[in-house]
Amino acid sequence: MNIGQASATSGVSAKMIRYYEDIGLMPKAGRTEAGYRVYTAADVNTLRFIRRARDLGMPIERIRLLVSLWQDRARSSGDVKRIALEHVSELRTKIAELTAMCEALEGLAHACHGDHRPDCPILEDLEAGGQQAPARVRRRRRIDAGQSQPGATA
Amino acid sequence: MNIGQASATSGVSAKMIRYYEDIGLMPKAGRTEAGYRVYTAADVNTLRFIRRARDLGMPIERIRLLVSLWQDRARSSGDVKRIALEHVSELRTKIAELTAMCEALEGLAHACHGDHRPDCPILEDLEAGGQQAPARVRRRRRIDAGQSQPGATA
DNA sequence: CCTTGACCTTCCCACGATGGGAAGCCCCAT
DNA sequence: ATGGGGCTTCCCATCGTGGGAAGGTCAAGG
Repeated sequence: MNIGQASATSGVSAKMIRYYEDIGLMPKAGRTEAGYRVYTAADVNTLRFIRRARDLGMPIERIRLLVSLWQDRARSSGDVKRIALEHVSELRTKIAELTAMCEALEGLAHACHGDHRPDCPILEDLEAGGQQAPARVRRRRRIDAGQSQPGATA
Repeated sequence: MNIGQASATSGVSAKMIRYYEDIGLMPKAGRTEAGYRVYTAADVNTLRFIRRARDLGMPIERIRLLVSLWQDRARSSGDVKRIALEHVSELRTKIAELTAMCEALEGLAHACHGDHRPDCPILEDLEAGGQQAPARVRRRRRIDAGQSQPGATA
C-alpha cells in the first residue's frame, strides 16, 4: 500500500504520516526500490489509533506512551488508565480556564448596551485591568483618567 | 521609561513588547540616542490593555481591532460588543470540543479496571476508532482480532 | 578613568501540529 | 512515448512565546 492509500484508509494526511515517521511515532516504513513508502494493514491500524488519540486532544508525547503500551502485551491497564486520567485532568483544567474567560467576557458584554455610543464597559474593563468588581460595572470611576487617555500614545 | 520598566509595570515581557511593536500592534516606541526604546505611561496602559485581552484568550488580530476601537473616540460600543460576542462564541465552541473529548475519555477510563492486567477498554476504543457505543463498554468483542494485533507493525 | 554587572539591542532558533508549495522522480494508461 | 497523477525531499508559514548569543550602553564603585 502506498502512502496515499494509507492516508485515505486511516484518515491521516500523507504529510502527517511522514511527520510521524520522522519523529519516531510511527516505525520507519518499508520502501519500494524507487523509494516509495510501503504500508501494511497493521500500519494503518496504528495510524488510526494515533488519529483517534489526536481526536481526543492528546499531544504526540502522550500518544507515544499509549502506542508503546498498546503494543506491549505485558502492559498493565492501570498504566493506560493513569495516562488517560492525566489527560482528562489537563482537559478539565483547560476547560476551566476557557470557561472563566468566557464568563468574564459574557458579563462584560452583558453590561455593554451595544449601540452607537462610544461608552463601553468592555473597553473600560480592559483598560482598568479587570480590577473592578464584575457586578454593577455601572460606576466607572475614571481610574487614572489623566494618563489612560487612549490615543495619547506618542 | 525603558523596556524593562514597561515590562515590569505592564506585566508583558520585554520580548513580547518588541514583538507587538514588530507586528504593529503597538506603535513604534521612541528611542534614546543609544537606541534604547522609551515608553510613556500611556504606552504602559496600552500594554496592559493588550495583556488583559490576551488573558481573555483573544488572538492578536482581534486585539488589534479592539485597540483601534479603544483609541477611536467616535467608536460605537456595538462594534466592541460584536467583537466580544464573537470571541465568546469561539470560546464556547472550543469548550464544547474539549468537553466532548473529556467526556469520551472519562467514559473510557471509567470502564477500565485499571489494574495489572493488560485488558483495557481505552486501548480497545482507540484501536477500534471509537465505533462502539460509549455506554456499556463492558462487552469488548475482539474487533478484527486477526489484523489489529499490536506489535505486528513491521 | 576603568571595570563590573545589569540592562539594552538585533538576530536566530525552538516549540506543536499542521498545511502549502516547489523541484524532481516514478508509475501506469493511453 | 507522453501525460497526468502520485511519490520523494526540502523549505516556509502558522501563533505566541521563550531562550540564547553577540555586542553595545549605562550607572555605580573602585
